[in-house]
Parts: sequence; C-alpha cells; structure tokens
Amino acid sequence: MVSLTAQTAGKRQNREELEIARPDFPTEHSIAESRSVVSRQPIDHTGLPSHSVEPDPTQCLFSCSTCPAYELNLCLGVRQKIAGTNWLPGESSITSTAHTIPARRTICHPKEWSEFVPIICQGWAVSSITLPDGRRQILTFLLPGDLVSTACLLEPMSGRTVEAVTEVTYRKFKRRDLKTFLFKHPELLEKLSKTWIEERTQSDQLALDLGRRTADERIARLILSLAERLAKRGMMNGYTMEFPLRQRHVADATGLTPVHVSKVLGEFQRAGLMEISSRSLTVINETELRRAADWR
Amino acid sequence: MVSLTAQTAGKRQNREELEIARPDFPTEHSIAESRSVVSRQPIDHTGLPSHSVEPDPTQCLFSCSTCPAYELNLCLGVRQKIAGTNWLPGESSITSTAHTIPARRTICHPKEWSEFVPIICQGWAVSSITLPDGRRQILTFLLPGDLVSTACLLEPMSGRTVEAVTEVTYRKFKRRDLKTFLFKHPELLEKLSKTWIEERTQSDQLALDLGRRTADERIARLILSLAERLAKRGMMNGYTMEFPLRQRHVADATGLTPVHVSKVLGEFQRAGLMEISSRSLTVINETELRRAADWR
DNA sequence: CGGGTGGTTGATACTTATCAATGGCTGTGG
DNA sequence: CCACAGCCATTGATAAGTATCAACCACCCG
Repeated sequence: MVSLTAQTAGKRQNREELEIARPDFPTEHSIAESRSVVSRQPIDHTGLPSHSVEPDPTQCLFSCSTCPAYELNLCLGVRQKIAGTNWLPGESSITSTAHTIPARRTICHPKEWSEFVPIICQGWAVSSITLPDGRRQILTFLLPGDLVSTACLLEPMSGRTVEAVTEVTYRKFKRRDLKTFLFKHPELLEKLSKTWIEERTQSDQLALDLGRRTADERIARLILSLAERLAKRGMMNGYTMEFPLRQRHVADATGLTPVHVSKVLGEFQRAGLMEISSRSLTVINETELRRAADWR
Repeated sequence: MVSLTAQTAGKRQNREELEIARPDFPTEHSIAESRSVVSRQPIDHTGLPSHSVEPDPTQCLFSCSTCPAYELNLCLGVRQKIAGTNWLPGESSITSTAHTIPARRTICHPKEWSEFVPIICQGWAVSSITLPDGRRQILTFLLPGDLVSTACLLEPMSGRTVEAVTEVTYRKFKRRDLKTFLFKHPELLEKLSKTWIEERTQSDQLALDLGRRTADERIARLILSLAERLAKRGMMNGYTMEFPLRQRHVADATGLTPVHVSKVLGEFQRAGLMEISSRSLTVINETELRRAADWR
C-alpha cells in the first residue's frame, strides 16, 4: 500500500565555481522597478575574512554593513543602535564570527542544537529537510541578509539542514547575547515580529503551492519570488539575475523531479518566457510568466 | 501550459449536529499512553455563555480553566499568574469575549486585520488559504486550546480563513492588552517562543508531507498527528477519537481529492488499520498505521 | 584524458485526478 | 410525517500529470 519511492540523495562535497555574466544593458521595466519598495544601490560585497574569529563586538557589528540584510534588518538595527549613541560599550557585546565556506558545504546539521544564530552575508544557501530514504524538501532559499530562521533567534531549533549553494559567507551570532540585546531594545523585537509574520506567510504559500498548484505554476512562482527577493536587495540586473541553482534544487523546492523540472524549464524557454544560460536567468516575457505562475 | 483545475469550493451555511459515540471500553496501549507527557483528566467543557461579552477580566480569564489549552498554555499561564498572587488587579485587564458558532461558520476572514486574537475553547476548526479558482489548502486543524496562529499574537496578520468544523466556542482576546501583558511577563514570552517553534516545526513537516510524501503517507500521518494532539488534551478514548472531519477536509489538508481520500481511507479500513463510523475513528492496528505513515 | 555531475530527451509506468452514477444521510419545508 | 434537496461517501472507468528508467551529451575539474 505504501510505496516509498526513494530518490537519489547523494551528498556531494565538491566545490563549485560560479562565473556569472551580468551585462549592464538597459532595461525597460525591471522586476525590481515594478515592486513598490526598492533599493537598487550596487552591492558592495567587501570580502569578509575567511574562517576568522573576531572577538571585538563593535568590529563584527559594523562589518554587517556589507551585508544587504533586508528581510530582517537585524544587523542594520544593531548597527544603528550603536551609531545612535544609545549603545553603552560593554552593555551588549554580541559575540559573532564570520565564516566562508565553499559551495555544497553544510552550514547547520539537522540534529545540531547550536547556540549560534547564523545569518547569510554573501551567496545562496538552502534550508531543507531530508527523510531517511533520501526524499528532500527545500523549505526556503537563503539569500544575503537572511536569518536562517526567525524561530531560532530565541530558542535553539533545528531539524533543518542548511547548506551552501554557492560559496557562502555567513556570520554566527551567539544566541544568548543576541537575545538579551533584543529584549533590551523593544523596537528590534517589533521588527522581529514583522519578519516572523513574513516568514509565516511565506511558509503558508509554500504549503499552498505544494498542495494545490501544478508543476508549471510552482516553478514559475519560484522564479518570480526569487526575482522579487533579489530585487529587494538590489541584486537584479534589469530582468537578469544570477541563478546558481541546479535543477535538483528547483525540484526539491517544488516537490518535483529533476527530470520534470528540466522539461518544464525547457518549455518555458521554448515559449519565450525566460532564458537560462551560464548560471544566469533572464525573464523575457514577464507578463506571460506571471500568468503561468497564477501570480497575485 | 497552465491548467487550472478548479475544485468545488461552495460555502455552506448549514448547521450540523455531532452525536459521537464515545464508549468507555478499556484499552491496552492507547496512543495517549504511548506518548511521554500525557494528561488524561476527563474534559469538562463547562458551556461558556453563547455570544456573551464579559468585560470583567478576572471572570473571563478564569473561565479559560475549562479550556484544555496545551499547545500554547496561554490561558493557563495567565491564570496561574493571577492565582500566584503576582497579579496586581487593574495591572493587566485583558479584554476578551466568548463566542459560540455553529459548524461551517467562518471565524476569521482572510482580509480581516483584526485587533483580536482568537483562541479555540471547544470544537474543531480549520485554518486554510483558498485561491480565487477555489483550490484550497488547509494549513492546520485547530483543536481546543489552540491559538489561531502564534504569529497573530504580536501583529495582526491574516490571509488565512478560519472556519468551524463542528460547533465551536472560541474566545477573542484584545491584542493590545495581551501584548502588553505578555511583555510584562517574560516567562510567558518564553513559553510563547516555544510554541512558535513548535508551530514552525509543524509547518515544515506540512511542506515535507505535501511535497515529498505519497497520498497514503499523508493521510496516515494526518490521522496519527491528530490522534497525538488529541491525546495531549486527554481527548482520546483509548484508540478512539472523535472525527468530525469530512473527507473534503482531509483532502484539503493533504493536497488530494475527496475521491482519492475516500479510496485510501477505504483501503486503510479494509486492511484493518482503522475504522471510521458515526463520526468517530478508531485505530485498530497502530503499528501498521505508523508504518504506512512512515512515522518517526 | 577520464570520471563525476548536470542537463536533455524519449519511452513507459504509476499515482492521482476527473467524470459519472449511485445510495445514504440530514436537514427542511409543506 | 413524508418528500425532497443537498451534501457526503463510494465505486468504476478513464484521463492527465509526474515519476521512473535509460541513454546520451556537455561540461568541468582534477
């Protein structure tokens, strides 16, 4: 009665280089511009030192300024606090360390109840659950500025695996410090709860997509939502975005098979909705893509 | 390319009576007993007055004692606060009103940004999203003691429809009062964040189920998880539980069709895993049911 | 050069949806 | 009290959507 159809779930440990063409051609109506709140300053990813530990709180807090944290502007919030002079030295020293890891490396293990809260600074990562038989569901793609999960801010939680898609730089904050800091600054808690709600809305949508939408819709929606999130970070180049995802990632995010994803993406491209090449994706016909996605 | 297959989504306004047989025959190993933390005191659903408004905070807080709130023991927390004498009269008057509505009535509309936070006191409700074309995804079943959503405690949020499955009694707390009360009592915040994490874990599991599990697994898991949640509330009678859900509910919760749900449930019963009759469900072969569910 | 990964494509199988017909049950109204 | 109208569940036949399998090619990367 119960037929478990295991999918391959081999873990790979190889490194991967991304060489993404980002031509600067002008755009008519970029997805970014069609959204309401848009910040389009160029991204200045000042490289953080790899595998270094910086015990000086001021230093590591300010280094967050290179991180375009939009979804939860925690770093920014902390930084403003300090810049706004109502930061008493020693009052809230948030220990944090920066790390840079190659693609495909694991950031958090599902059984690890870490005392640290990681935030992605550069690169793409993925948060997922994997069943013993190898079936995997990606819950969210983590982009620069994303907390791994709002929920893990206050209490250690896991069950999710977080792994790097591209090379990733992230920063681990010590939860205890972060927590006491948060409780001392209610306006940050306020911001946190907004992010929390966004997160919930997104997971509601995920359930709706997985439960009730067709393969085409799911894939089109995934692409549009990534484009929107990247646009918020100023990471859209007109209609073009970096697209480091393997089709396996898309499949695991949409509950489909890599083979089927390939077919649908092929159709989309043949239908002139988009173009994917050399790890970058360009939306050609936004209107039709939105229609395919049953968007809004 | 995009084929929208609308499912019927007629709203019904009829009332429905539940007459559930709950025989008190002895049990060998109830699902309740197989769990670690179990409270099995009989439920004393002292009927709350219908459609009444009680402005006296003490009164309405204490009336929560009839509500077996386990998931977030907010009422209990508040009540203990008061009983524990560290409640200063007037300090935290939480306005709340009790309501009783017939089955199938809507409790929250998706576009309503209410200033109230509802908690289910009696009966079953359902929280869902519906697409314009009628496709619907149930996100969670709300049992007695459940907050509609942890997220809506701090900020108004919605997008979700909440409707009664059986006749439902719920209580609406004024968010502002609840919020200030929460912030004055950090141990409640602590408890809240635990509930929050549970909620997130559950929504992760939902995504995994919808994206990566077969129909049989999804249905078996739904039943087991309901049994577990009911057991926590002392609402399991051995292996038997009230099961007011229509197959449409099961279908919308599992991302399947009512027809297919009927077939799977039929198989389950013919295979001797369970029995459903007169709105109550009995687990016959727990081991096999767990196996079918790929549980744990 | 060779091996592993990733993407494409076609043939086929399986799972689930759709359609349709039936009967039971419930609540409703004459 | 009975008849009727809706809903609900069941079942079988058929269709659609995805998965599975397999083969192939195109890359990188070492």
